[in-house]
Amino acid sequence: MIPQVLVVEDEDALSALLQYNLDKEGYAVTVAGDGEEALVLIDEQMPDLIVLDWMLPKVSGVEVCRRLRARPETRNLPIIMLTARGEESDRIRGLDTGADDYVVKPFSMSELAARIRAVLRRIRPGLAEDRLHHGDIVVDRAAHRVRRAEKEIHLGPTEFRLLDYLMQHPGRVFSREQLLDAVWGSDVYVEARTVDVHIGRLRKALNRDLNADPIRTVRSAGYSLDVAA
Amino acid sequence: MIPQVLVVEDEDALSALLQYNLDKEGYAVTVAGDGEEALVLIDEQMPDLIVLDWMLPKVSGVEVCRRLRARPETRNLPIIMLTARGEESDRIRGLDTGADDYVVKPFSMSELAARIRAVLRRIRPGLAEDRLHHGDIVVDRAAHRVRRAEKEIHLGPTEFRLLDYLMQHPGRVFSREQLLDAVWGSDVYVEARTVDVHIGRLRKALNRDLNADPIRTVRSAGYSLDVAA
DNA sequence: TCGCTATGCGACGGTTTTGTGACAGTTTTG
DNA sequence: CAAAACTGTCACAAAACCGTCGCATAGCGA
Repeated sequence: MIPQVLVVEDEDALSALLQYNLDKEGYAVTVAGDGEEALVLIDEQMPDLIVLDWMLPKVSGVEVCRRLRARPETRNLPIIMLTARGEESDRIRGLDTGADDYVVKPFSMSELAARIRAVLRRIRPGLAEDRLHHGDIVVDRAAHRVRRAEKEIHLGPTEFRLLDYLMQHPGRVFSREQLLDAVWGSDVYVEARTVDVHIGRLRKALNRDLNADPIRTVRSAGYSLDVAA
Repeated sequence: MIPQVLVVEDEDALSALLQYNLDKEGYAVTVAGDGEEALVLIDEQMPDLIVLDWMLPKVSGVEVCRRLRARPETRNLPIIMLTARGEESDRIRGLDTGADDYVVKPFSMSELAARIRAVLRRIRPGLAEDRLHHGDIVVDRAAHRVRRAEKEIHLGPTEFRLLDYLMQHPGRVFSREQLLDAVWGSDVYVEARTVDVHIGRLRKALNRDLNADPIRTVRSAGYSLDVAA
């Protein structure tokens, strides 16, 4: 699933630039020129993330932000605020009104893209696809199946969720605590070392007749799915 | 590297709360009870950010702030001021004296955390980034990987943290004591010469098949990452 | 150049972290 | 209801890493 991004910006040159670049980044981009239009489009399209200029005609960015936060169905909608340099103190109010992040103009596209990825990851992990690929591993969430190198692999429920989570952020290292939170749930209490055991079981299953281990141990930090795998 | 935060607050209950929560947010927290102590600790530890109460015994928050701004090596040190409601006009003076942001008591932890993240990002983009570049060295914090000249380099936990820290302030010279505080933690006691050994190990790893040493020894002062490298 | 101090570094014993088989209790399946 | 599958914890062994020492060497002022 391609993430829908709504760009709200009144400067035509900038919004065109944003549209072009975010499109290239793989997002489905819609543009609104003022706050009023934005609110309508949000209702119509329910985007996955909003890039919102601080200064806007008709309804200001803060006001849009506030209204969205006031409605339950948009309360968690990720918002990235664009502010001009010199609106420093306003920026604070921006965070208060509930923006998830902000970017100060002028900014580079890669910076904005990074922020967008970060926010999307944070707010909606695994928003995308119901099939995860990485290296020779395929996780089919819908069918609850895992294959490696064309061979079907059977995993227990916990190992499945564990792999699924690691596959959402390939290369990234997670501490045992993070994995417990994400895979077991932040409420249950289990020993941190239990993660080791399940990582071990996952490895055994994945490597049954291969000799390349896709899981990397990072001493005193945690585990990650090896990018190079 | 984990950002070092110095909390200066004379109310024990509050400082304990701050210490606990900021620690959980992933910061290395030190606490000072008054302005005098704060100034000493700042010299010793060179924190990445200071959370400074407005009202303090001995040397007031504003005074601390002013003094820090007067010294070149602390001029850009991010400061977040804590002010009580009713000190509204003081608050203005707080910004005048050079605080980067302020938070009005009572405040929520998440609010403070957001401010801290925001200020750190603004002042020291390097701290929040998950990738540090310098010369031909790349430290990827999320993946916990280090590369030099496109070649993967394996580092033990301590060497990793050490390099990470040096990469945050390229060119700057750190004494062994400063490195111990920043990399090992201000609580553990280890021999100063231990730093030498780890610097040595770091060098060996980084220079495995290069002949340019990116680490500079400054006789009777400490070590630094060579700016030119 | 001499003498002194600071640094480089190999070696080593001790500690911490991780891998893993075993096991007993629980849940799911048939 | 019994068998099968799965779970979390433990204990022990292997592996990785750590901090310190001691000696060789380099730097520097006189």
